[in-house]
This record gives sequence, structure tokens and C-alpha cells, in this order.
Amino acid sequence: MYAELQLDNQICFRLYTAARLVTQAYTPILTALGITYSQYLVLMVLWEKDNQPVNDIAHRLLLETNTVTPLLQRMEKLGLVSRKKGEQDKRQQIVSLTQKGKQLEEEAYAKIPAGMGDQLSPCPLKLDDYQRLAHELDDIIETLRK
Amino acid sequence: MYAELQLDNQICFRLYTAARLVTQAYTPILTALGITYSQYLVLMVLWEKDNQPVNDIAHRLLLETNTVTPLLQRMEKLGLVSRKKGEQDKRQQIVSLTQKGKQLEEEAYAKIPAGMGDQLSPCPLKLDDYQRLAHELDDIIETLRK
DNA sequence: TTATAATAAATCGCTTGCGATATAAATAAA
DNA sequence: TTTATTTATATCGCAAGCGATTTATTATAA
Repeated sequence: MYAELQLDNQICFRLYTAARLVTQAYTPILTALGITYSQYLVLMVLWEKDNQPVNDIAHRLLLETNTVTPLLQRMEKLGLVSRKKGEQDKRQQIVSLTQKGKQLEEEAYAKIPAGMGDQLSPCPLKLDDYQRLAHELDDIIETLRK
Repeated sequence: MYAELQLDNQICFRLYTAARLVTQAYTPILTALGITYSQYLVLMVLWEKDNQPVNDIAHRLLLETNTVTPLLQRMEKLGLVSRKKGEQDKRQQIVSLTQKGKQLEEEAYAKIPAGMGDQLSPCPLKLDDYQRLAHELDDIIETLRK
């Protein structure tokens, strides 16, 4: 009835769906590596810069610590990261990659870009389109993050 | 190290983040209406066409019944929908809007587009940009849905 | 008809995401 | 210094998502 309330007119539903489907596309690849999508995000953060406090990781991912802390606890159990109290600031937990967590980077590099490329290859979007899409999403993200 | 594994180069991370932030922008508005974002999606489906089996709703939202069934059960408890066994096919559960569920459409129309417009107004994207974004997301969705 | 396969929902177990709150440590104010 | 405030994590409870399995019903094959 109201055009504004129709599913097909919602940018939000498309974002929600595209994000879910892309995550689903990652899942079989990541499962083979023994990790989840969120864990992969944390690993990317740590591959870029190791030994970060929980807060820095959370900020980088635009998540709250109440999401990241349990995530890190699971990753610790899996032997991907270790946590130790900060030396200057004892409130902090410094998160570090274990050997296993470091080694996963090579496997990830070998499997993920190729695996995702395969699945997205039928997509009509070209490099330029993805680039523009990235900027459009960045605009939305910048607008909504506080 | 590997450009392909950097967070800033990931379209998926942007999708994931944009979807989360947009959902967060909806949350205060929807909370005032007494519903969640997923419940809002189900309501939009039913506002468009009432009395649908669980499967049709799930297909419309590209979700599985193991997500939609519990969602509908919660909505039934909230008095937003009712469910009754299908007459021709007794395996089906036909989901219908209650009076309360129907009335919510007016409230939603009054509050949601305006509320989201306010929050997104600082965004530099114009109508054309949103339209193109919608198409780009549709391309990705079409590529990845099976 | 009887046996088998397909389909529609539901259930189970687990990871996320997040609002609200708690705890501990560091910082600022009195 | 003592007190109050801020900050960094952690904990709790709940709604989603989803892979895997179960149950009931329908459709198909033998």
C-alpha cells in the first residue's frame, strides 16, 4: 500500500540480505579453515597489527566490547589468539596472534580471494562498480557511526 | 601484508558494517513501536499480502524456516500475527496479521520513513546514488542466492 | 494399495550482536 | 590524600541466523 513500506523499496533490506549472502558465501571457505566470519574479521585486524587491546579491535570493527570479548574468548579456546593483561594499563587485555593464528594468514591468502572470486564471477559488477559501491557504503557508514 | 586480506579492501566488511549500522538506526524507531528489525521485515511482507504460509514469508526474505519459525512464534506472543494450519495442505502454517499487526502499518508509515530520513540526511548520497546502490546490491544478491 | 520420496514446519545447538549492568583500574576533582 | 568520575573489559539476557536433524503430511513410485 505505502510505497515507503514495501520491501522492494528498502535499501536496508538489500543491505541486510547482501551482507547475509556474502557471509554465507564465505562460510564454506572459512569453515575449511576452522573459523567463522567474525573470527576472520578479528584475524584481519591482527594480521595488520598484532598485540592490540580489545578496545582497539572493537573500534576497528565498529563493534562493542560485549561482542568482541566473547568472540576473543572463543578464539583463545581455538588457539588462534592469546590474551594478557596490559603492562602500563592493567585494565587492558592485549590480544596477540598465536603461531596458529599467524599461520592462518597464508592459508587464508591461498583460499579466500580465489574462493570468493569464483562465487562472485557471474556478478555483472566490474571493478569500477565495486569501487563505487565501496565508496557509497563508506558514505552510509560515515553518516551513521557516532 | 596481503592487500587482499586487508579490512579496508573488503567489500564484505563494508556490507556487514553498513547493514549493522542501518539496522541500529532503525532500532530506536522500531523499539518505540514495540518491534525488532526482523519483525518489521515480516510485517512488511504481510502488509503487502496477508495470510501467507511460513515458507512464502521465508522465501520472500531469503531466510530459512529455522529462522522464520521462531521469529513468528515470538510475533504471535506479541499479538502481531496469528497462525493456523492450512486447510488444503495441513503441513502449512498460514500466518495472518492480527488487528494489532494491521494497525502497526499506519504507525510505521508515520514514524519510520521520517525517522530514517532524518538520520540519513547528512549522507552525501542522492536519490540517483541510492538507486544505483540498490541495483548493485541486487546484482550481488542475485549472484549469490541459489 | 503399499512403500518411498519429497515437502513444510519445527526443534536443537551454537555463534553473533547488542542493550544493560557489573567490576576493576586509572584519572580527575575536592 | 580521599573521593568521584571515567575508562577497559567482562557478564547477563535475549533475538537473530543458520547448519543439522526431526516430525507430520503430501506426493510419487512400485
